[in-house]
Amino acid sequence: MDDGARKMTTLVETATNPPAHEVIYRKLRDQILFGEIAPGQALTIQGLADRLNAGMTPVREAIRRLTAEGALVFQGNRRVCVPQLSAANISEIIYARQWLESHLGLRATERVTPSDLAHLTAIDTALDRAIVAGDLRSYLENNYLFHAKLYDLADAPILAEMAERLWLRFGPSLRVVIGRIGTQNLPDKHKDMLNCMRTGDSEGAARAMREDMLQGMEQIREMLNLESAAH
Amino acid sequence: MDDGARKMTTLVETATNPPAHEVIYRKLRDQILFGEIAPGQALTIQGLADRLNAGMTPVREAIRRLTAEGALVFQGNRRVCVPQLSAANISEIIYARQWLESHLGLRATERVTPSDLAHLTAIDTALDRAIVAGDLRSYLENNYLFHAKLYDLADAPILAEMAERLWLRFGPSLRVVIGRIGTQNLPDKHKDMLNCMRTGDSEGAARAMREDMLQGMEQIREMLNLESAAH
DNA sequence: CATTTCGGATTTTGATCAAGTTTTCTGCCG
DNA sequence: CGGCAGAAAACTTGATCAAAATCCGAAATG
Repeated sequence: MDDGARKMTTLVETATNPPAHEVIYRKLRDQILFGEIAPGQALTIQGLADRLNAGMTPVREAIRRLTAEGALVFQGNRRVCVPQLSAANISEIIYARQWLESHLGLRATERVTPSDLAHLTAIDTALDRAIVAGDLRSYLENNYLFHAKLYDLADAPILAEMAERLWLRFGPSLRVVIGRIGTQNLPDKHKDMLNCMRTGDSEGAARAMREDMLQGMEQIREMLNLESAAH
Repeated sequence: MDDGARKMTTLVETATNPPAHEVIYRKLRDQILFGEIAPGQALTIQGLADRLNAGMTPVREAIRRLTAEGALVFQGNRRVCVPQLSAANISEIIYARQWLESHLGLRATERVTPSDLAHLTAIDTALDRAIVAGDLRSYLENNYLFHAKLYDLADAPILAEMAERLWLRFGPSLRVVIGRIGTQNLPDKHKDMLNCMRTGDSEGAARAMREDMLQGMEQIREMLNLESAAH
């Protein structure tokens, strides 16, 4: 009887479906990924529990996941913080992303459907709007979404996870970089990328991904050099 | 009051210095890495808490870390298990390890000290003893230790962490493979590796690492093919 | 006399446990 | 075959205990 109501999970109140530790994890992850938590800023479990209006057990579990992912590090004493990148770290990330991005881009191009292409194009359009509007947060989000969608299309879950994890490492620094130089004159190889995908040029797509990555990472590296020079 | 009973740190087991969740994490990690928990076998939080004589809060945290690392996966219902590798997964891991192992091997060779070389040689000797003795567990442990030590020497923490995480993925399968074909006629490029490191031939060391990895991974792939053929 | 350093007390934080609540699976009965 | 009831597991909260860090004052030294 009443077939329509099989599973009324939808309506207003049942936000209880995802467990609290999962919600907290996602919230913290986003805040780290998009640079809302400054690198080096000390965080305590209880402080986060208060700030997020949550018990401290779910916060503990979220912290365990994030430290396991390298998004947070223990700070010797009783605090965690998002790590600050060193020049050596940047080189490591560039080396890894060189292989990951190009391979994932190539595989994604081999598998992309017209529907996926429309989705990617929509993300890129939103990204352009964010640039002209100078909307930093929206730029960062859509830039991430573009790459994450590509990883997903590549149908290589282990490599995709490795690539996503690296975003957690340089994401915070990306925010600082873009925050300084503004959203204007940003490199954007996404148009090349999309063109290659439309024509099935998987080699070209791989090259575009690699170049897009390199430009972004080099900007981070330059900022780091300036900072260390400023002493 | 009752000063006499100040602090009996003595009792048999409680070296309470490392927190319980850390101890449990390491124990589970080792059991997974060396294949003592069969892939696919369902695990529950309470079941583990009973089995390890621990409260369930520390077990929860250990599980969060391990799932974040890909060593465990949610199994839809409320169970976790060690994931079973697919043929596609093997190819992904091979692709990633190809550039990770060679790069780390190269960097390790550039930085190795005589003391490190002695340590590596000792590990390899223990590994040989394990082979002739047919000691499966010891073989797996020393094989892992050899590579982990190399990662450490490479002084590239992010890449090393990526490489170590991959071990958690194929480690369980490695146990199954070696368990079947025995510890005899195992490939061992470690001798080549050590020779290259002694002479400072970093390119050769990188090549040896890559070949050692490839031989091991191909054995896993073959076993997987046989199993799927057996249907 | 000012400054620093050392030791102890206070306070904050983390770790673990036990109980209550909610969700989900399973087996049974219509 | 589908829904209902019981049970088991997970999730969350609050409390308790232990350990670390901070704070403060006194004493010593320049």
